[in-house]
Amino acid sequence: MRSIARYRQADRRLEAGAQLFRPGEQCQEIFQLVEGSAFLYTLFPDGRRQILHFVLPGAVLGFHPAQDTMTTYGVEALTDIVVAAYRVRASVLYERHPEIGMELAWLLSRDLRLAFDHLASIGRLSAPERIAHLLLELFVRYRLRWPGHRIEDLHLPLTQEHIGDATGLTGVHVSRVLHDLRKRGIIQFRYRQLCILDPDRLMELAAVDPYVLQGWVGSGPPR
Amino acid sequence: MRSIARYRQADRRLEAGAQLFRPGEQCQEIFQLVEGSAFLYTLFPDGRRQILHFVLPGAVLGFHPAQDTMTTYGVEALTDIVVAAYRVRASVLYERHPEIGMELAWLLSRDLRLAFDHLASIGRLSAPERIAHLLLELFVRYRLRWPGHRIEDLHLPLTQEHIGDATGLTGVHVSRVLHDLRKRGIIQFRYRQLCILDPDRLMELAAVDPYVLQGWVGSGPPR
DNA sequence: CGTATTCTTGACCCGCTTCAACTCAAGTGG
DNA sequence: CCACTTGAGTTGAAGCGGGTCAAGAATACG
Repeated sequence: MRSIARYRQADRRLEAGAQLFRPGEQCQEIFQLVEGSAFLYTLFPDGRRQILHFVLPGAVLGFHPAQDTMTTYGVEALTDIVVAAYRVRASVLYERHPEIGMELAWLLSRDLRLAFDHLASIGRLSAPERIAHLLLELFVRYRLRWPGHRIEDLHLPLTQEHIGDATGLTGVHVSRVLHDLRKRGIIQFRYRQLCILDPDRLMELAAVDPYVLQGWVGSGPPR
Repeated sequence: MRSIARYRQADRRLEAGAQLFRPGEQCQEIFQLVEGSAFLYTLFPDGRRQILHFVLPGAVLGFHPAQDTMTTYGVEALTDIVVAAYRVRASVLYERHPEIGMELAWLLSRDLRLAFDHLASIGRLSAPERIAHLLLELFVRYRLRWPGHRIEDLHLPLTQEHIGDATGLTGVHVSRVLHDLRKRGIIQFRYRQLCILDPDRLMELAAVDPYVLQGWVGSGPPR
């Protein structure tokens, strides 16, 4: 994103829980997450929420070519975050900065793969399987970005409500399932601390092939 | 895609029901759908299937930068189709044909938006709502591509099994819900013929805002 | 400490699945 | 022209996974 540095404005800092933009909002900028993590979500008229995607540093947010400025989802900070903001319309990027097109395509392609995976999980797996799937995905992606001390322990800044909204379940049921998964010795998730007790059984439960896992890790675009 | 014409091979023709490629297969080419329609799907070890996305002419298939050749989903022809095939690896495109990057980003961005929409539908809507949502999406996209004679009638080459696999339901339940939707005077779907009886109530049921619908139609990349 | 979130647990209920039998249409071949 | 097949759709009965509602416990926070 070096060639478009001229459009870059002051970095923006947001506290955990704050909105970068809301669903349906006009949004004249393109963002890139620099620090912390966040999630994309949609709201339904009756207030129900679906979390679409968790984003880590490097992700591009707000690139909406077709209708240029209109967003159909919102972005909320999961931790305190820092985002770079570029005041430029997608159509201008298209016409005058084709050199970043491939980088965008690379990022979008990875997000699309994750979205398809998420979709299949929600559509066809049971509650325990979905939760296993999500936690495994997040474990792998977070661990890659922030290598920690102990191999199997990880701080995930999620409430059970988040897990429910991401998997299409209720927070109540997530609680029950997590309890059960701990009893079965597969994973433990307490107070935002995730511990993988039995990696093999977790992968089996989540119906995740090793090579799919490769895609989550996904080499970034060549520099 | 003009600048990469040198990689183009003979067009491929597939009959309805044939596989362009299967999940987990090596895939050395990048495709573009020329004629007909198809769908992306994943399979689980126990045989359950989730349809991820329906693709119409113009869609790029098999662009997998991260692991270059490995696919995590399959593509099956819904009707007889024609696809253009380019024998080139994603990494070569990245390095030597950056000029098509923006076009790819444009296409991927639209697919991602559709995937997010689909995700939210499966995660948070009831069976009737999901089916309404899917059929409305397909109606809008197909109609744009193949403007028909009567406004409210459309040939959709789907079985109820397809609808079930796309919405995360069983074929049996799709049958019941369709019966009910017809009785309520909202839509009719018999023998692959979709008829929208009450557009307003359909959009309300599917929880689709008009501007989201804009995104489905989505202007292609500027030429 | 006291208060606000988040999490836990129980009882009850309903939407969707499962299984299975049956209908219906469209081929196919004798 | 008619038996046989094959795939899609329909319908019913029974079961269960996960939702809902509500009360209470645990933890974080000021």
